[in-house]
Amino acid sequence: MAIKLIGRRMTSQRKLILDVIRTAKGHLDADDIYRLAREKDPHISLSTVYRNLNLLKESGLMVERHLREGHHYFELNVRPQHHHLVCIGCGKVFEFKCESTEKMKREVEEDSRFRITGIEVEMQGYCPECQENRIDE
Amino acid sequence: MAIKLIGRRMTSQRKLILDVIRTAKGHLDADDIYRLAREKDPHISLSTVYRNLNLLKESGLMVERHLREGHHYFELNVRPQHHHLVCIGCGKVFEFKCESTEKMKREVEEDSRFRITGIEVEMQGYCPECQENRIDE
DNA sequence: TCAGTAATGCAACTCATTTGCAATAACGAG
DNA sequence: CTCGTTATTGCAAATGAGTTGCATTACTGA
Repeated sequence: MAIKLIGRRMTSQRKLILDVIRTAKGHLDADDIYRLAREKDPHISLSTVYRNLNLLKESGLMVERHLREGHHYFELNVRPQHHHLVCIGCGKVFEFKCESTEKMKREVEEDSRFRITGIEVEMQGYCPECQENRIDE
Repeated sequence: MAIKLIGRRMTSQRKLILDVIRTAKGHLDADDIYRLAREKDPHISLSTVYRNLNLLKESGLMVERHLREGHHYFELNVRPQHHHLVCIGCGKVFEFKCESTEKMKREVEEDSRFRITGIEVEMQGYCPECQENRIDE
């Protein structure tokens, strides 16, 4: 990951936050990142975490997703594009890839005359485990 | 719209809120609904609006969507399924339909062994108007 | 090495949403 | 129709995620 942001300085806190994000796989919210960062530097403040997340978001290195009610998750903005599958039962977030979204994008672009810059597909459902645990319905 | 919720009472405020939602087309957030409702009943309170929105959400009559940062939109849970196109420039939300999502659902269902109950597709981009207003890039 | 200023920590502040509580009113039983 | 139960309301206070002002610290380019 290139971490040379023009006009920005590389502080120990920023380095730590980037490290946490890079190391941890999956989806983290601001508080997860704060907690993990504090294990290494107990003096880091929550506002520093937020400020850095915003910076990373603006610079395009990370993407913010609102996958669950009241939870903003951050993830590295890595190609290739992938989408999300959220289990209603346990809240776990899975990722999947899908070729047909590009086709869909072009269709919608043509119909709407929008210039489309992003697609997000989110599916909800029950993961295999949670299907078993539900007798009801 | 069937408004017979077991164990619930039909108050004038609830009726008004349902009416506002039914009448206004498009996507409303809690504050929009509050504002519109107050035009008819200036004494209605914001917490009543929130409480009723939660009720409607739980009962499945409405769906809550997080289309923009910090904005929760509500809409009637009407079939047929449709998806959202958000303009990054002006914030307007458009809807579109798409046949290929069903196919996508089946594909993912097979691969993941999830039981999928919902799909949401959201695209971001610039609407025709906002494309013109942007010289940059 | 040093000055300029980006970044930090802290505490105080937003702003959307929720909650406790006392007062009100819907509606089913009688 | 009347009454009592209790769902619902309005208000004000509380919550909680995220932001901001400010004085201090510490990168970094000259």
